[in-house]
Amino acid sequence: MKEILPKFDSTFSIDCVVFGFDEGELKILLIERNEEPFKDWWALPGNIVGEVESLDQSASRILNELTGLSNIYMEQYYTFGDVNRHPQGRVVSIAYYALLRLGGDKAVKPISTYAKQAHWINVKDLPRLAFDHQQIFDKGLEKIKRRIKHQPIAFELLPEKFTLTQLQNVYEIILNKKLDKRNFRKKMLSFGVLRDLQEKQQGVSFRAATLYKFDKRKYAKLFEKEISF
Amino acid sequence: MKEILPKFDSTFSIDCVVFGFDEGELKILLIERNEEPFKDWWALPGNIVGEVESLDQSASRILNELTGLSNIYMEQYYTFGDVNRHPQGRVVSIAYYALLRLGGDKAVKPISTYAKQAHWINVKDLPRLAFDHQQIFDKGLEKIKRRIKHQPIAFELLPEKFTLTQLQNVYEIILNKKLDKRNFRKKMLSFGVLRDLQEKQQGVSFRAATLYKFDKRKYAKLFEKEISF
DNA sequence: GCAACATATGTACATTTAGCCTCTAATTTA
DNA sequence: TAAATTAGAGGCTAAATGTACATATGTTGC
Repeated sequence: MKEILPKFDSTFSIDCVVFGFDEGELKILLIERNEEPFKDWWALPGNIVGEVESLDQSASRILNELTGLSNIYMEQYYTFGDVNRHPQGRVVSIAYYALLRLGGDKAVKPISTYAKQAHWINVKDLPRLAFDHQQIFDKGLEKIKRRIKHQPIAFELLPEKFTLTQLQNVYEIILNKKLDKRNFRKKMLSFGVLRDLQEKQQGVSFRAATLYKFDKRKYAKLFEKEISF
Repeated sequence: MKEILPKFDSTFSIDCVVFGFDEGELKILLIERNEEPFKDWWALPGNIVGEVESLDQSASRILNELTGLSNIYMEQYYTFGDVNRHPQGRVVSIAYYALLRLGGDKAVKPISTYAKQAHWINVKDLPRLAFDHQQIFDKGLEKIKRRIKHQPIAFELLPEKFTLTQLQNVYEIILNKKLDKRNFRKKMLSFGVLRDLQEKQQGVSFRAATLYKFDKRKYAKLFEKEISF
């Protein structure tokens, strides 16, 4: 009867698909690797999990090191564990997606040395990716497409104050289909979780739109009903 | 610039929440542990990932060793990686749920020595579980509750030939709410993926019900439309 | 002042969902 | 053997939601 865990040489890492929404485009954050294997290749941000970190803590640290940001909305969505997915040994990767509101200065200056540079790339213009990162991306995109229909994750991609047109753009880009403005607005307002701020956009040409906020508290009360967005 | 992965002592395992549907009850398969830690405790089936196995292969092997069955429907749903979740060291557990059709001989005779015995337990009557297995179970149940609304996983819990009453029972048990027989039947038949076998149940009291089969091929054609069950 | 642009909204109809009871067919019981 | 019991099977209606569509309003720019 064994009381010591049988082990083989292995480790586990985090890989993140970081989505940002910027000027009507859905983008992800890619890094240019500064280390072997796949040196100079584009890859998803990621790193080995810390010895005394939980998975969530590692994921947060990894993104913080890369973007300087904290309190990023992220969810674990799949674990990739094929035997030969990493050239240097058995590495199991727990994949997260993160959703970021882009605005202001979008330049990302990586703090870590493992990334030479980082860029926001339109999801429709992805280069060839290192490792199995294309698969990791594909599954992450599929997951947010599915989840956006049933949970209010779109708001994580928008500033705290947003317009209904911006919200609709997020849905259209992610669902990859045109939505009717009248029906979209009617439906979103019917949920009763958008607060009309009685403010207008500033500094835009032509008619300024009304600004709204997503009322998380109101939504939480309705949570068990799992309404469909 | 390191070219060798930094590692610490760790391993990864698989834990399975195996759901079975039996006589109007949703049950899970629990094992009584035969090894420390938590010897003699009830726990979810699980084991260490094999050195040359993918995660899916490990999960299938683990269930096959326990039940003798193969081709079990299973899905990975979450990875648990808290630092101290295992008393003997850092163990990351990739959790799967499996859905089994129970019938005939339901006795489970574990082949592996790490399980003293295995039993099907009603999900409403669970004993105290080893490790963080209560959390693993809770999240698995939540996941199948959510998924059953949008994907035809209920059929994995039924025999190949089933009645609409049996199907309704599955939905009622998992969603934990009473459904109207007339509306349920109308809706399920309206999807056009249930094939009326023109056969009746045998060996039942009173009026025998019509038997149906789930037409996976027809469903696959509709897949991208993601209809709601 | 008018054209252009963007926001904002209302109406009609179709589809789905919710709520409900009675008929039919079979077995069991008196 | 007929009546009672049980389970399957189905139709109708109102409410809610979804779909399709065009015009009014408010602002800037020329």
